[in-house]
Amino acid sequence: MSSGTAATMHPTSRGAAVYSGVRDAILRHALAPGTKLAEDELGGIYGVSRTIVRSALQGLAADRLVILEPNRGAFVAKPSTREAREVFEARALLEPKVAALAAEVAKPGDAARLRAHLEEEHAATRAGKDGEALVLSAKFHIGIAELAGHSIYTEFVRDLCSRSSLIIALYWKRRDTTCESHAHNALVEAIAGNRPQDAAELMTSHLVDLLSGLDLSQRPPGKTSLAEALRGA
Amino acid sequence: MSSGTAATMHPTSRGAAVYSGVRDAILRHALAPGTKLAEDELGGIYGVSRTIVRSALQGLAADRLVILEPNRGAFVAKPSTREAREVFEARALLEPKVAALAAEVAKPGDAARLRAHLEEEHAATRAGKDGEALVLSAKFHIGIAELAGHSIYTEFVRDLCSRSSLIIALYWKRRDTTCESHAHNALVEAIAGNRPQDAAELMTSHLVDLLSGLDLSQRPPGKTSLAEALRGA
DNA sequence: ACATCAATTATTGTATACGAAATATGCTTA
DNA sequence: TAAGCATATTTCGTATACAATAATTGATGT
Repeated sequence: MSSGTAATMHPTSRGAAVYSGVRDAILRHALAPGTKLAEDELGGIYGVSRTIVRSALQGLAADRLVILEPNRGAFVAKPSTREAREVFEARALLEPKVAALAAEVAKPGDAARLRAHLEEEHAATRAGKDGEALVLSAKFHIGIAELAGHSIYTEFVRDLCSRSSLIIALYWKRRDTTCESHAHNALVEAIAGNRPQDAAELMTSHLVDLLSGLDLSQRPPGKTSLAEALRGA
Repeated sequence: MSSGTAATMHPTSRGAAVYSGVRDAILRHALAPGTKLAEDELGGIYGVSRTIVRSALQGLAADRLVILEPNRGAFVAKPSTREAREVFEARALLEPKVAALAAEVAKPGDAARLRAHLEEEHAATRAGKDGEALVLSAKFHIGIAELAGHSIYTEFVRDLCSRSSLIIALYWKRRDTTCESHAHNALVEAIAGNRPQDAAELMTSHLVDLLSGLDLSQRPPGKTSLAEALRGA
């Protein structure tokens, strides 16, 4: 169920497995930004050849989740503070529009699906599984775009949400993810009630809230290698 | 100078060559939508192995310029009329914003660069080289995004312009590309004059003009194979 | 003891070879 | 003659092997 942008991948069942496996691991913050993704290692884990791994890594690079350094290998991407700002600026432009579109076309069945999704999200949050809740939160935003029925916007939102996951991994400062759930609740209501204007405004303020939870002071994401890793994981 | 989104590719000099080679050919309409891109054939042309070709094709698939059909091969993408509409809707949302940003930050040197680019474009148009002019037109839009200094918007605009090239190849009905040049002229003036509002409005109307030049009546891009190819190009 | 340099090791870049799937071709049969 | 089927060929999917580049380690000299 965690199929990414399958169209970007070379179509192979096993390749898709490693692609979405690594992708989900990054999105749930099981793989930290900067982590090296060695081809042989991944091949051993998934029981496939390096050929497949390279294909998957290239797909992940297209999603900007990993960067490919020539003759050095693949690493989980580390978005800069500048890129972080740009991502949220783009989201602020796109997602209110998308939410309004979704509110225009939403039918009762759609609303039910969104509510069900939201319940999953709440459950994960209550269970304390933070990474899982984050993944579901992203899926919520993507689900709204799918509901809007606009494939291009959906691609863009998916892309931006993936990057946002990395950004949150790097720059999140707050501890409370509760406000998030409330904002999502209100959004669902506006969409289910076919109130585009409200949906757009709620999405805007939700994104502002998210951005305000980040610490984007000019700490460059420089070499985090050992010093930080050793004094507590 | 025709470097695409290099970050999505596996980093290899020869791989980049076939990537941008095929990319440029598609963008200048030398390769029609639906054309089969056989791996061995491309490998022979560029003197590289199928491994490299596959990597390049995957990169092009990530750009949505080609589609990869399992066990069938790679083909130049054929955007549907629905996708065409969505692409231009997304451009209508993004590019006016981008143009305004560019107008805010434009310095004299930037304006000069844009004007020089425009002159190239005019020259290509006058020389009757249609494909070349189209490529330059896309580069103009991308150049504005780069001027705006927003890497995410730039990526999106690049993506949308690439797809637009395919869309124009499939659905263009008009013959006059002159209005295009005039619109670009006016845009440069607004950007050079640091008038964001005007730049945004000019971009909007330019995109409306472009869209109106398309014939998006429900002709599905179905099998164009032989019947159409034989009674004229 | 520190810095510089050389050899080793490990990992990526590329090509080739083999197996599998799909398409095309030619034959058989009604 | 036309439709259906079996065979042959082409092309893709994957693994493996070799070559090239970069990182690491140990040695050497100041």
